[in-house]
Amino acid sequence: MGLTKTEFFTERQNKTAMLLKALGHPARVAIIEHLLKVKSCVCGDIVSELPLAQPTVSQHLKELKSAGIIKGSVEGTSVCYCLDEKAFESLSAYFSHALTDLQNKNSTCC
Amino acid sequence: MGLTKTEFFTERQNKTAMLLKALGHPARVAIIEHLLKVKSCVCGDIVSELPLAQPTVSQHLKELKSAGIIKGSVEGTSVCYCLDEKAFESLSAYFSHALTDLQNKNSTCC
DNA sequence: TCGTTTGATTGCAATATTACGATTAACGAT
DNA sequence: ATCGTTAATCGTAATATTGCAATCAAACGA
Repeated sequence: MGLTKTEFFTERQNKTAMLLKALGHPARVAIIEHLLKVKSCVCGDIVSELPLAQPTVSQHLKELKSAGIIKGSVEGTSVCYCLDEKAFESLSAYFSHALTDLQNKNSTCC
Repeated sequence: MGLTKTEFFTERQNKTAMLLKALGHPARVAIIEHLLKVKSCVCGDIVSELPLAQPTVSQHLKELKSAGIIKGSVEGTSVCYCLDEKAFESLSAYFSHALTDLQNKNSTCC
């Protein structure tokens, strides 16, 4: 079918999956790592950093933006993209909690 | 094309993307949240917890396993699945570092 | 105004994912 | 051996994603 049954899962589960899915592509990982590295938020020369054509990069940026991982602001003729701290707070907390939960239950199996 | 150009990215970026992509689906988020919640590692009744058919769940479990997020061990006629701590350590560290990097650079844009 | 630059959008082909019915494989019990 | 249970696999249909050439739109400078 190819159609994810989102209606059967909780709002939170769908939201979490959306964030993670948006980051689940090497090009998009490369984009956020680049945005983390540079001081100023480099705007559109992300394209020249990546081994992909401009429309492809634009599409990846759109997905990251619609997932709430990056923000973009227009600056004259170019666009400034930078990371949205809230998304990283949320993901950091999610995995941090998961890890401590996991460590606290010292399961004997597997 | 539908063909991800993994050869142009670093090993680490590809690996990170693989982990995140594996978690980028509400059913798989639900699976790991269930495995986090239960004390014993519940084995195969994950199927009855999810609103999906058995082959579908089996396929999701396979993806989680091949990404290194869960481990499975056969117990007679049933299979015991549980979370792989290493994956969560890695992801927790990844986002924790990203967040502190992000907070330390107090960018003024966006 | 006109050209240039920047970045989004469109349209399309190739491939991947999602979901499930049907089947199969492996095991334990009778 | 046969049966029931559990879970993987096969096959297939529907849909989504990836990537890019071509094009478009907006903003700037000459």
